[in-house]
Amino acid sequence: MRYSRDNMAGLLRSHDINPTHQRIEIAYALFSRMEHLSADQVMALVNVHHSETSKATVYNTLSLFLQKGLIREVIVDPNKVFYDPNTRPHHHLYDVESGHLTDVDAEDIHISGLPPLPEGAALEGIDLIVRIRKAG
Amino acid sequence: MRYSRDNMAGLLRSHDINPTHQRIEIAYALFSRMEHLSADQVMALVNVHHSETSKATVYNTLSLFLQKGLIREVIVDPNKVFYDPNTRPHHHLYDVESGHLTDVDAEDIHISGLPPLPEGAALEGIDLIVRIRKAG
DNA sequence: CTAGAGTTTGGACTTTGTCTAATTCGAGAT
DNA sequence: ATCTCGAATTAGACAAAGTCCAAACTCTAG
Repeated sequence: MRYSRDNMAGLLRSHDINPTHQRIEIAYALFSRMEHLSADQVMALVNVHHSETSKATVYNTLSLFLQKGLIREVIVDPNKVFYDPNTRPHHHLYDVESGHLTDVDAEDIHISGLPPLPEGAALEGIDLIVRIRKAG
Repeated sequence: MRYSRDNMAGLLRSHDINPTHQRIEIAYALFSRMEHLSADQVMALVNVHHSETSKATVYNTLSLFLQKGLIREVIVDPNKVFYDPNTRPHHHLYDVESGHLTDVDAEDIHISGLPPLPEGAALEGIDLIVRIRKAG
């Protein structure tokens, strides 16, 4: 499935999101690249030509997408959150030196021996992060 | 093994850290509690009586401890880093609502099917975070 | 006691993200 | 085509976490 700006309105609607210009641009920035982007990076991409979308809107929109399950949040770097347009179950490979983040499909990975959850707790998700650096 | 302020100097020295007053206090805050603390929390604990240790020193010292392998960094919350005096292999259970962080021993957990590391990469560590919330 | 390396400090600064009140937008009614 | 009104967007002030730096302090060896 390829993503164009034209797809975006439908994608947003299918997630119960009113497709405005700004939201389409932000969705397009993420889905056309299929990369992990920080809020800053999204901001920059959306405003390449002239300033078109405000910081507040970028943050609002990313939170909205997150809440509606359109994207995921990846917390690996102490000073910025990445947003991930891939919502299929997967894990992450993080290069601590370059900051580069790669998906690892969850299909072949199996995790056993997890303890039972505490009484009254619901599982929100399992994040597996493999941190690497250049060998030396 | 119980930790007292008196232990701390030896512990620091054994990690090649010059034991100053501030460093002993900070180490003691972490090791006497054996809890995950943010820089802010360490700051508050160390300065309960009157202000004794500056923000810069707390950050410097935590970075130094980290670099010397005395403590670990836990990145689960988008807006603060936790420092973990437990350096044995273990994973984390994170309550996204309360912010409470619990250790899960790595012994019984087995992860299989990890892909081979990219050419020239060295494994830095594997972080497994089980995110939970109150059921409902 | 003195020198010098190593440590600590306050405070200015940066970055990421939040908040709010005012404005603008746009879909549907007319 | 225009009007209306709730939803969306905006600028900019604010907050929190963390970094940086030059000056001051401390400790130990001589």
